[in-house]
Amino acid sequence: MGKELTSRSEDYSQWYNELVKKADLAEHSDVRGCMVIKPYGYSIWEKMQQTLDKMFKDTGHVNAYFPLFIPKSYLAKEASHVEGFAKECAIVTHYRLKNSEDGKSVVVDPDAKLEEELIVRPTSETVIWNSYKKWIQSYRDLPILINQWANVVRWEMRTRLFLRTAEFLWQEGHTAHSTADEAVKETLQMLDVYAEFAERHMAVPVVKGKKSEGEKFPGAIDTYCIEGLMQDGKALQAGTSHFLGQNFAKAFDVQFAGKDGKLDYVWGTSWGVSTRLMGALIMAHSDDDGLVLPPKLAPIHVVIVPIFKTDDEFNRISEKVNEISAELRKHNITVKFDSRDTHKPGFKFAEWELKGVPVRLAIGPRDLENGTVEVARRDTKEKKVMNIDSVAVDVLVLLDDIQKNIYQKAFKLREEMTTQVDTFDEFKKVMEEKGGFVLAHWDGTKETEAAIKEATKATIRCIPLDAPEEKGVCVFSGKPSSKRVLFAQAY
RNA sequence: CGGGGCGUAGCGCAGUCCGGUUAGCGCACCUGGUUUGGGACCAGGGGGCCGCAGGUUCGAAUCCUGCCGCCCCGACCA
Repeated sequence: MGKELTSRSEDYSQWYNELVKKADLAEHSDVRGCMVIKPYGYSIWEKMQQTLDKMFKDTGHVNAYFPLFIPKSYLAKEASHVEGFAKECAIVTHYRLKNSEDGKSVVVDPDAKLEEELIVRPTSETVIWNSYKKWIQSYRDLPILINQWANVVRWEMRTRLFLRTAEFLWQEGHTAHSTADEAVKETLQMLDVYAEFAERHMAVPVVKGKKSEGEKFPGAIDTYCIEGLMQDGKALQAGTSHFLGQNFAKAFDVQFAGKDGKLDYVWGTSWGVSTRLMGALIMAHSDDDGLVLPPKLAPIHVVIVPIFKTDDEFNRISEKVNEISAELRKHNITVKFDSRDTHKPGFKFAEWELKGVPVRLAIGPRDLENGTVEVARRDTKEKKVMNIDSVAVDVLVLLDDIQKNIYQKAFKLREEMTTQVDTFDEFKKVMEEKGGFVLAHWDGTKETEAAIKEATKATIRCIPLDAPEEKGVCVFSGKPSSKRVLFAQAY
C-alpha cells in the first residue's frame, strides 16, 4: 500500500501532511486553500462537536444559526474589527451566471451585479449583534447565550490542512449581558470549558492565558486563549474567548433598559474553537507509525483482526468475535471487526495503527484453543495475551489508561520544553536550539514584543492566568516587569 | 503577496538539460493459484487530455509564453 510515513525527525511538516492524507482524514480540494474532510477525519470532528455541544448546553447555552452572507456595511461598523478582517474577506458581487458567447463555458452576468456586496462571514459578530439589537430591549431579555456551529471563510495566503484553511468549520458563541462583570465571568467560564475539553478529551495540556494587545481579537477588549505545545516545540492556539466590552453593542446600537429605567449598552462575549483542533490533536500525540488518538475522541475504540487459514477457522473466530463485540458494545466501546480476507493480518495491523485506533485485538486458532486474545495498545505498542472471557472489562480499563497515558506523555513533553530565561541571550539560544515555551519577563510594550518577534520569530502566546507575581526586568529592554509571559514560535 | 522547488496512471517517481519508434518503473487495482500470529508470492491483465491554454517545429512530456495548483522559506492570520 506504500503508506510508510516520513519520520518526524526527518521532516516534521512533511510528516504532518502525509499523516493527514494517509490516515484518511482530509485532502486538498481543487479550490486553493480549501479541504475535503474525509469520513474518518470528519467522524473525529463529530466527536469533538458532540462533546463540546453538551458542555455548552450544560453551561446554559442554546444553538442557533445566522447567515453565511454579511452585508458589507455591517463589517465596517466596528473599526478595529473591519481592519482586522478586511484583508482576508471573500466578497460576493453578483448573483447570476450566463453562457459565454461561444457557449462553451459560463461567465458572470454583468447585469446581475448586487447593489450591496456581500461578505462571506469571517466570523459572525456583526450579523449577530445586528439581530441582538432587535431582540434586546430590557434587562429581562438578558443574558442571551447563543452558540452556532458554522463554516467561515478567511482568505489565507498560506494554508495547511486543518491548521489554516481558507474555509473552516467551527463553533462561535456569542453572548450578551447586562453587566461587565457577568460578561467577564462568561468569557472566563468558556475558557475553562475549552481547557477542560482540551485536557480531558483531547488529552492535550494547555496553558490558559490572556493575549497581548498585539495578538488580541479585532474588536475585543480582552482576548483569552488556550495554548498547546506540539511535538516539534511550536505552540498552537487551540481556542479563544473574548470579552467584547460594549464595542459591538455601541457599533450596532444595542441598548437595554435597566431596573432603574436607565439605558445602557449591552456587554458582550464571543468564543470559538475550530477544525484547527484536529491539527492540535494530530500533532500532539501521533508518532512515526501514524495517528495516536485519545480513546475519548477515537471513532473506533477497538479493532478486531482475525487470524485464519481456512473458512472453518474464520467462521469459528467470527462467532467468538461477535460475542466479544457484543460484550464490548455493552460498555459503550466502539468496535470494528476487520473481516476482510483480501489483506493479511500484518497489513491490517499497520493500517489500523496508521489510523490511530487505540486498541487492537487479534484472535487466531491458538486463542480459540487457549481461551485467549492478543491485546495491543496503540500508544505504547505493547502487546499482551489476555483471557478472552474478561476482555471487555480489561479493554475498558485499558482505554482509560491510554487516555491518561497520552495526556501524561504530552504533559511531560511540555514540562521539558518549557524554559525560564532571564537574559535575551538565553532567550535566543533556547529558541534556536531547543524551541518550545519560554517564560520570560516582558515590559508590556508593543515595541518590545515586535522586536523580540523580529529577532527570534517567537511571539507572546499569552500572559498565563496563573503566572505568579514576581519582580523582574524585561529580557529585552531591562525595564521592570511584574510577571513572566509565555513566548513561543507558533502555528 | 515576494523568493525557491515541484506538477508524467489512484499514490510515489524516472524520462525533460540535448525534441524523433508504441512514455517507463515501484506500490495500488483486476483475474487465477498458492498463502495468512507484523505490511505475502507467482503468473497474467487493465489503466495516461505527460497540470491547463497558447506558441515554435515536419514532429513537443521535452523548447518558449501565460495561467492554475501543491510543497518549503518570508510577510499576514485561528
